[in-house]
Amino acid sequence: MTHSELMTLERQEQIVQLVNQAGRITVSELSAHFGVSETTIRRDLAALAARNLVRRTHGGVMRAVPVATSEIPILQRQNEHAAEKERIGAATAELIRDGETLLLAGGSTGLAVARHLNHHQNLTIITESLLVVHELLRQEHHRLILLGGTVAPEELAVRGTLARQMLEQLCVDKVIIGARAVSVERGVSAETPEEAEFLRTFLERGEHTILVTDSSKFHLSALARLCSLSAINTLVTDRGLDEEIARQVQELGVYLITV
Amino acid sequence: MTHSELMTLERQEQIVQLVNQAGRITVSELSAHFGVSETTIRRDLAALAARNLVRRTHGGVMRAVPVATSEIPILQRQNEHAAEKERIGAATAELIRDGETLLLAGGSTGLAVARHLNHHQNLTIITESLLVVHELLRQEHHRLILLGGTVAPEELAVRGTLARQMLEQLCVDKVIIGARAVSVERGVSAETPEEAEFLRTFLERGEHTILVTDSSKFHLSALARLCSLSAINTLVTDRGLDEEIARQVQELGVYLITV
DNA sequence: GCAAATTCGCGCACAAACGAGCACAAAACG
DNA sequence: CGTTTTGTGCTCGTTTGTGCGCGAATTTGC
Repeated sequence: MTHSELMTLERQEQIVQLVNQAGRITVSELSAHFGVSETTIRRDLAALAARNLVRRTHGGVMRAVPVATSEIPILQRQNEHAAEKERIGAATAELIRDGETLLLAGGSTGLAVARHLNHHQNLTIITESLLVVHELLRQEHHRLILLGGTVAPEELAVRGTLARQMLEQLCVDKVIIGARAVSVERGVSAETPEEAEFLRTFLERGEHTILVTDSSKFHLSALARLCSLSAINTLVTDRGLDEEIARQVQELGVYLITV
Repeated sequence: MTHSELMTLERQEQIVQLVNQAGRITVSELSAHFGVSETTIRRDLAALAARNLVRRTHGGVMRAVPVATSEIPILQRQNEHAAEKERIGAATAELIRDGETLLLAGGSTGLAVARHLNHHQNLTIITESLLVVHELLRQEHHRLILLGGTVAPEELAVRGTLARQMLEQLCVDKVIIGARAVSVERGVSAETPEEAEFLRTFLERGEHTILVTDSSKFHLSALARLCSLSAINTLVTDRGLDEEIARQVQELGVYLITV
């Protein structure tokens, strides 16, 4: 009605501020604070949560980044689309033949691939991920090479110049990587430029590159471009992939497997 | 204390914090703490356990430790002379100053050293042991560099040419190694020639070398000679060391610490 | 090794919160 | 001026979180 009335965007910005300040806030508190209905607040929160600016809970929202909780992101991501990732991992393992040498990047989907390698024999697996190592150590019958370098606690993986230098001395049959986002136009993306650079080094080390990613990644956008989709030989994803996108992917010369 | 009705997710995050802080906690304690029914707490714990954030037990939960199977030799060795190793670890940690760079070999005694580094600040720790990495990742406040190379399952550590190459690019303030056997005449020994060769590379990378070993190792003999005792600057061991041997060690110019 | 006491998991009930669809009003546009 | 778009609020059927009770399972104590 009058002067005190805010525009929608303005209100949403203030909500983010309030949440970051207090840590958490309820829908009813926000409704009272801004003098709008709870329905409107819910719409705001849905929009903000979609942009990862806040975390939605029943009754309200919380700060997007948990304060001191030592939750390891990759362990969280493991539980998202878990069933799809498991199927993708199994299908990818079928592409591998006994005795091959693999470069296996340790995203949550790459970890699912590792879990399905226990029926293979005599593989040599190179990875940067401590979780992949942990998984494959349990299986016991493969040769395992871990890249060295600075340990990134939130990914449980090594990063940095040392790892890249080491990588450059190695050559493999197949390279398996994951991605944070995939798009026909914008190619394959990682979360940070550093991660993209690192994975690019992966791609150079092998003949055949396999991208493993669940179909939800096709609706996301990520900051750091890694490579174009046509640089990928084989893409393994789940059946949730849009048919139109699937057609475009195949036109780029990518061998597409959906499970 | 200050919980004017929390939201579910918030309560679960706090539970994780409480568990990680205390090590374990009971359902009834949590119920009283948050002022909700035990049923609700059990539901929270089930959700957290499903995400591997805590480990469920009867009556409560424990900190989630993503370790480690029991038939691995080094984990068994950890239990032999455990008390001595713990004292040796603590005493060795006191030799380290904040901000230093360490090369820490991952024997069972080296692991005990790692456990006592959590009151130091801003260390850079280079290691070949996955167990040391695991321990120090929990402590969170150090920079951690893991050597790369072939993973030896029975030691949970990396070995091989790649690791040695990588090592040659690094320099540190202090080198900490363990041993399988120590003798005044025959020097410091490792289990295999490869291990000895590997540890010798360690010794070359730093100014000051510290040998950590419990006194029982002075009565053993091992195959592969690593170096002479006089190549060691400081030896940390337990009071079980024979006085005659102690005198001889000191005559060799080694600074001896017994705890 | 058995009995008692916890503890657990499941189903049900209830209230709060939610999302989807519809209606209305104000602004934007041609 | 009419039409479209956008933001808002309402209603209603559905989902989610919570607590309680009961039978089953697991510890604990002797």
